Amino acid sequence: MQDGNAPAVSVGQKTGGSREKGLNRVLEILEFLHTTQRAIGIGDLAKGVNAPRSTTYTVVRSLVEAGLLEMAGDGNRVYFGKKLYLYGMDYVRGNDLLRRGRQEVDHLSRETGETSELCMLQSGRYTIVHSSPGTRPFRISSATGLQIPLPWTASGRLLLAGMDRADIEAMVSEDDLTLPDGRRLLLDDFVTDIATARATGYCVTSGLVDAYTKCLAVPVFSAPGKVEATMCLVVPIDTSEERTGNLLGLLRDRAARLSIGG
Amino acid sequence: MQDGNAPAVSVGQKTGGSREKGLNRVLEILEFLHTTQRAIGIGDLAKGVNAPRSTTYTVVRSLVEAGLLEMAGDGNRVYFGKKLYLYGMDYVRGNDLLRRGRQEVDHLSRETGETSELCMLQSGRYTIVHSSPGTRPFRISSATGLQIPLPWTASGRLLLAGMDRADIEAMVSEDDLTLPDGRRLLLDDFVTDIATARATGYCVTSGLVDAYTKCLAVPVFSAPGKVEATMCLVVPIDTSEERTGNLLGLLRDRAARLSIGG
DNA sequence: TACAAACGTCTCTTGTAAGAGACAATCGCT
DNA sequence: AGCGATTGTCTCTTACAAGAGACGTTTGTA
Repeated sequence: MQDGNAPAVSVGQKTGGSREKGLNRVLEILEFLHTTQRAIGIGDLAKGVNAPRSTTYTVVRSLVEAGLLEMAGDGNRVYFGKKLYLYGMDYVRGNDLLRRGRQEVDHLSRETGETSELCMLQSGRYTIVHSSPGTRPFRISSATGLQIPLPWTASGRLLLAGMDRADIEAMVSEDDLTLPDGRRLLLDDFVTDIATARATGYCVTSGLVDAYTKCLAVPVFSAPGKVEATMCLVVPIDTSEERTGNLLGLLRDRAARLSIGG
Repeated sequence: MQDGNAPAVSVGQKTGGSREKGLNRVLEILEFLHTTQRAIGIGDLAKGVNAPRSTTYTVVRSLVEAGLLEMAGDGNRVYFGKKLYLYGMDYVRGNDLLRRGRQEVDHLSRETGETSELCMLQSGRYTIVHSSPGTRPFRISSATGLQIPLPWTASGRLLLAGMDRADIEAMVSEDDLTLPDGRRLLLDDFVTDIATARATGYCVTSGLVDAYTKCLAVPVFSAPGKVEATMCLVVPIDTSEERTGNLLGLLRDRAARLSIGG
């Protein structure tokens, strides 16, 4: 990611690869495992996070001892451990909205047969927090936990509702405005979309992330005016106006049920 | 000054005074939040993990930025964050046994009306990985993720099946042999219990953790002979012989379905 | 059976992060 | 308003962890 270490201090040009804090190594490792989605050898892990092997071994050992990571079956690969699962469950327990949102999403996809998702802002990025597959043959939804540029999604437009232009600009990088197929979005258009979405209380995007789907999203409020999450349906791009309208209606009902006020 | 008593601290077996590694601070913080089960102010957190305030602020900031922790509603308390939830889901996804075990447990408690649990070893300690409440009025089961001394439980006897005396001794501290009500267990008896449990393929304990319940447990194998988890039912201590037998039968069926071989 | 590559452990050095503590700003009492 | 306790931020020092790298061992493949 961007981030950097402060170029800061004068004197002596620092070549790139200086020492990294152990804590950051941990964060990088977790994030890396999250993207690979599978157990990985420690050597490869070291390469993957660009850390020295010796350091990686030490850090991994600590994490395994603590139960945040586990050695996978064969013996020399690591992946997430039980502790992370337990902490994750704690999070769910402490978070009504997530708990109920998961249920609504599951229910919704069973009811409509379409892929349904619960989305939230996660350190400034759009994140699919829970998704339920739907019954259509090929639809592959992006993996849970995947982070996607805000401007690519309908939910993104809702999640930023209520922010002013400066805030929005701060949350969107240049790259985010380039769609997967290479098209460019204009920041101005994005800002307008957000305002519209806010006013109408929903957002529909067609063929943004890929050419075959349409995304219907509605906001979930944690307090009047504060958008905490969105629920969305991913449907074929050629879904009829009528069905789209019906689905949107359903979605709004569900979201209203989740919202605390607003 | 405060102090004067329980150093409290925790998990990292650490002598008092000196500097602590940032990584360990993180582990302590997570563990502490897991035991409190609620958002907590940073100052209190610092006290709780026995860390300097300045350090705690820095560490917490990192973790919040990374999304492992979140500032809770009011603004100056922290608790687990979405990232931990996502990592936890990754763990579940990569772990067939857990995923299916959760379902079986849910099903079992619905079917029998009794509290049902899935248990595993977690860094050498007995851990309730998932539990489903049952329909009885008062039964309060211990919280998920709670770590309990192995000798206090039926599952503990099964989880250690196949270990020799030395291994067992290493996993059990002196304190573990003292029951909540003050009674002492003998290590020898415990070892015998384990052998018996292994031979019969189940274990029943009565009034061990508390005076009102009986615990029926059976092993789940990840490979022939290797006990990876246990499923158990927590029932009133006065449950009839007959019903107990029936429940045990059910339990064994379920567990067999989960096991990979054995 | 030999050779190269990856694994896991150790040692030693030095850059740096953990911690002590000072500070201003709030909060919460009475 | 007055006082003590708490909060969040900052600075500076030095104890110590991150990293380079060497070593012996275990792959696997030619």
